[in-house]
Amino acid sequence: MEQPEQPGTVYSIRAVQRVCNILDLIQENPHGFSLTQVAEVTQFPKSSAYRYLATLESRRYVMRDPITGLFRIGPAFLPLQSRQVTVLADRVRPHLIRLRDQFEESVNLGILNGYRVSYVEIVESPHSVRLAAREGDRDHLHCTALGKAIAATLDDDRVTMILETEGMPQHTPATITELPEYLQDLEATRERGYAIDNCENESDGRCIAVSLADAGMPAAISVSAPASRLSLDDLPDVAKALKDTVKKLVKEINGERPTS
Amino acid sequence: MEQPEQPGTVYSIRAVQRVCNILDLIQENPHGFSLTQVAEVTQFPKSSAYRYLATLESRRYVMRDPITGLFRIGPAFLPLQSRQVTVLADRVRPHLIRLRDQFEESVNLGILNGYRVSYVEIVESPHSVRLAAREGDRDHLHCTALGKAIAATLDDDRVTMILETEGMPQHTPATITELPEYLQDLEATRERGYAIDNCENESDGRCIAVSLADAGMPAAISVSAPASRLSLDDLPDVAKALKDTVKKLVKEINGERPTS
DNA sequence: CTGGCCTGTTGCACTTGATGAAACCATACA
DNA sequence: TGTATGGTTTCATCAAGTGCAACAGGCCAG
Repeated sequence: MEQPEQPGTVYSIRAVQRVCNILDLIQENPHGFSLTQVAEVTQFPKSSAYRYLATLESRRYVMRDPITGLFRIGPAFLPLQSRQVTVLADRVRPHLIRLRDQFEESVNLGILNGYRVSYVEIVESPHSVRLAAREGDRDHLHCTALGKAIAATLDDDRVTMILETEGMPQHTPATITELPEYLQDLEATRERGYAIDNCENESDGRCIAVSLADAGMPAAISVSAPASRLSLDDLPDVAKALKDTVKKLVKEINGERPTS
Repeated sequence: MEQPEQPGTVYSIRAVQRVCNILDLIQENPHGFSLTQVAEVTQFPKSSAYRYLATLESRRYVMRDPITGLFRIGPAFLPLQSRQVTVLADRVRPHLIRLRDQFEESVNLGILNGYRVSYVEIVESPHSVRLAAREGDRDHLHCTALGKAIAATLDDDRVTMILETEGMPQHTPATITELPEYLQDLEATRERGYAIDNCENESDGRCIAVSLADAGMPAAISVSAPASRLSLDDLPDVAKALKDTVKKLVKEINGERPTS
């Protein structure tokens, strides 16, 4: 497990690799983990794992639950989280506004937030009748275009785990509620390069989304509208505009580097 | 710099401390930093700093801008950020609903998001006429109760930097637009234990907020209403309910431990 | 155009901090 | 009461980390 992921990098400090392994574990276990788990997953001896956690705890990158004894993410990481979303939102906003002006429909930026999609930016359609997300909502992955676009960038095992945890409640008659059907939909999403919510989250609401995963973010942008104003025939054009936008964004965010 | 912050912790691995120093630097420098800066701030020799960064880069906890050569936060941290907000929001929501039912006004959870406040949860008043935040908005710190509540937990130097960067635009005739006056308001906020937006963000909109900083979060919860339904005389009662709620939340989030 | 300065990268000899097995401690449960 | 499991500490050993100095490359001023 302790090998560099990027070839060409000459240096690798074992202790730093070990800290990274623990950071990975922290992220994969939001509800906490035990010393034994750390030792098992990372293959460290318990004593070593114990010392690493103790040092991270002293710097508040890890917290220890006094009742259960479990370790979990500490407050020292907080500045990181709020800032990344900001940087993303700031960069994306002008593009969303431009797309909204182009299609005159609501345009959104969503980010994977635990097991759901959280709306980070919403630029609403100028129409009185519009399909707009609600503030603070964190929608399911299975019935939203943003959710599907993001899920399509995750491996099927993780998607399966998320949906088994969150469930796949029926929102409309069109909602996909069976896992195999949903995984097929994800495969189709990957092939098309965009996700479709065809009245699955809300009756008469249609939405199309493209992932921002190439920018290193579990995020996506979408256009949504009442189905009466966004027909299935319109989707390829909207998809093209979204893909072009994503391409620009990825370039801005990553610089000129091609993604790996 | 390399000393444990929490007494009683026997173990301290030097390399782990050094990684933490770099993590701190990453968070304090969202626009990137140079190798020389790392060496200066952390007091590492350049060669050591270089090797630490190279190892972190190989695990994608750090990214290297190919044009400027600057280092910045890498995508490996992304899962952390989205999840912390989720955990917070999940814990807070039932409390917000209870407060909304109690006061029949809109109740919000906001979190510091770069230099502004982002709305994480909004539970709207049942009234037809209501003061409710807009989805996706990230409001200024200077004219919102949430912003003041969070700013009051930061030191004045950081607040000054934020406001000089973001500006203090006039939203209503009541908006505070001078820094010294705002810092005085923050002092009063600290003394009261709650922040007040007295028609400063929106005319006829009043809002009161209490910080969640004791839960290790740069966040706050608030109640907002049209001024006609939330008089200044009502504020102490609402404040008490918010403070009690925060006390419960802090206990849930931190466990039985007293905050340091 | 050249020299100086600064930042980033590498080599190498040395040493210091890290290591992990095993023992110990505490708690829970049958 | 004994056993099992998870967490914590001891201690002898050594492997990884270290940092100075040199090198490489780029930029800028004279």
